[in-house]
Amino acid sequence: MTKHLITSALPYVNGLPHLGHLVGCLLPSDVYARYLRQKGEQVLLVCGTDDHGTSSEVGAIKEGINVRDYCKKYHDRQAALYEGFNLSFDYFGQTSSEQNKEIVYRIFHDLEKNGLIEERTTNQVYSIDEDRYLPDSYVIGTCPHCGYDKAKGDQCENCTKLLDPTDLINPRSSISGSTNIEIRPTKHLFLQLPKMQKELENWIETKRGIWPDIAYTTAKKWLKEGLKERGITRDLKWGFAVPRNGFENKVFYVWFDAPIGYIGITKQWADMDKDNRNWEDWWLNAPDVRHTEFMGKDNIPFHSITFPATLRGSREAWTEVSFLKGFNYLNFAGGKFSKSAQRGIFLDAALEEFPADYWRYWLMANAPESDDSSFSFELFASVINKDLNDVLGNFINRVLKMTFNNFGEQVPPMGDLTEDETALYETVDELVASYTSYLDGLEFRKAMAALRELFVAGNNYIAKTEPWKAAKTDKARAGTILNTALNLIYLYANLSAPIMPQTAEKMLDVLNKPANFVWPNEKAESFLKTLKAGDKINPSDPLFSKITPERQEELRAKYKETE
RNA sequence: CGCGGGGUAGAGCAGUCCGGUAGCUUGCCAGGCUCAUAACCUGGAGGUCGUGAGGUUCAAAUCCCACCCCCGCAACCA
Repeated sequence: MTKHLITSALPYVNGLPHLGHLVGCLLPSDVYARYLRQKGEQVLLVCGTDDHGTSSEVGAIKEGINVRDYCKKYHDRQAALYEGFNLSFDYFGQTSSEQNKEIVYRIFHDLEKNGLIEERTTNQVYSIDEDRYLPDSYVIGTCPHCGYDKAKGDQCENCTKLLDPTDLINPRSSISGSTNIEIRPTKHLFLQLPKMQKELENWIETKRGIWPDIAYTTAKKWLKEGLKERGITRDLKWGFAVPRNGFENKVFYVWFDAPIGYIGITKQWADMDKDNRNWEDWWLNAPDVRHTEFMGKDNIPFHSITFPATLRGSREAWTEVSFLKGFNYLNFAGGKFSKSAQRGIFLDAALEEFPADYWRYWLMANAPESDDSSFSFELFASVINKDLNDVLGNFINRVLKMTFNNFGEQVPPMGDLTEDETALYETVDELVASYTSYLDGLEFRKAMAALRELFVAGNNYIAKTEPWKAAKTDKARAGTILNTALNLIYLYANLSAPIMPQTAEKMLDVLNKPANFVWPNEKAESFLKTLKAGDKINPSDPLFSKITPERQEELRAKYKETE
């Protein structure tokens, strides 16, 4: 049986994750994992923080704590947020773990052995007072083109021209402000991607028409331009030391050890229960594993070119990505989310405003699959109010109220079926089939449209059969209708579970069922008879509440939504 | 001429690969229903599919060409 390995791009440890991160990789990976688990598939979902790099090192200095503690602190903070969103990671690890180090070294040595690592000398800005090399973007100065005085050494934010740190007028360190800097030659290791160009081209070609356009075209673009050798070491202290003579003060570049982190994190997970778990079952000589990766478009080149090249270059049978689900960006009110500009909604704030499931539903229904999309409170409110509140929430409420008023707190008996039920079964079968196949194909927007149609089908059925009238004239008929409608709620709970796990549990709770979700593999005709006459049902408050225009105004002001 | 993605009713999107009288959701208008959270159900109006009285074709949103506009990327922000 196929085993499903699912990974979400690893968020940078000291970043403040926002809705864009959630929709671009974290949430869809969870939805997909929940869906497959519910179908009875074997699933391993891993994620974690990407710990290494200059910004962690600098962040720790600013807070006056050591880098390892700093990373742990922010790792734990992020883990708590993701738990708040009910992301069901089997393990949320760290790329700075001992386990990852072991695997990074193993792969590095294989690459060395296979002649894919070469030394090069490059020139790098060195800050004498700080006793450290500075990445290009940490050198700031006046732009020679536009005169902007805070231009970064790689690109001027003001005029967007690409720069070299030596172009800058009055260059200085953005960390300390020191102008006591110079250019020093430094030796680094480079991964020889050009040697693997042909092999990667052949491999990527097999993904044509299978991966989403954004993933395939991005990979093709890099190949078309011709792969260049790529530095995999840096002049930093925080990171895995480079095991080679003459590289004592250098570490591996984060982009080398971060994707390998998927493997390292799997080993962290396995080490928690060594008797029953084995990381190699998922990663090495494991042809039965299907690996699905989720990420934003900025990550695609690294997951479609660099990382596969790293694994292939080792000449060991590592598990490669089978399906790369790339997402475009979710913007905020026409602009980009920006921590520094305090614009946009970050995950801690999001959870304070609304339950996780509101966000989960909206984000999946509006996932930026084909183009960048943008978030506004108006759009958010219209979807929540309509789909969740009016269509689904109200359906549940009206069915429950009618049942309680006419039959008490139990499922009424099912009598003879009419063509109304037959028609409903047919519609449900069709929609469940398309919902399932969209989820299989990771086409989330389309899946969500099918789910919504299922909710509408329930209201349609009620409108057509008018149980409130039957209750007065033909009580048995009313019982049959409400029995069917209650079973529809049971169906909705199961189908919604990957998207809205908490709400789905509440729905099962109302039906007095344990939180044990199933996928409807059988036809509607039999699945919609799961709840039997006499089964207890529980009163419940409405599951959702509306977001009023006043509330929308407040939120717009609070989060500085401009458009 | 750097590269890629996008431009389809007020808004958000599908359709474009494999040409065949333009579709979905929301919003708006009208009607139905009155079990329910002023909700639900039905119908209607609204688009020269970025531009070119461009090319191919019996037929173009879809294929070809030119141009305009928006967004992203450009290998050390990971």
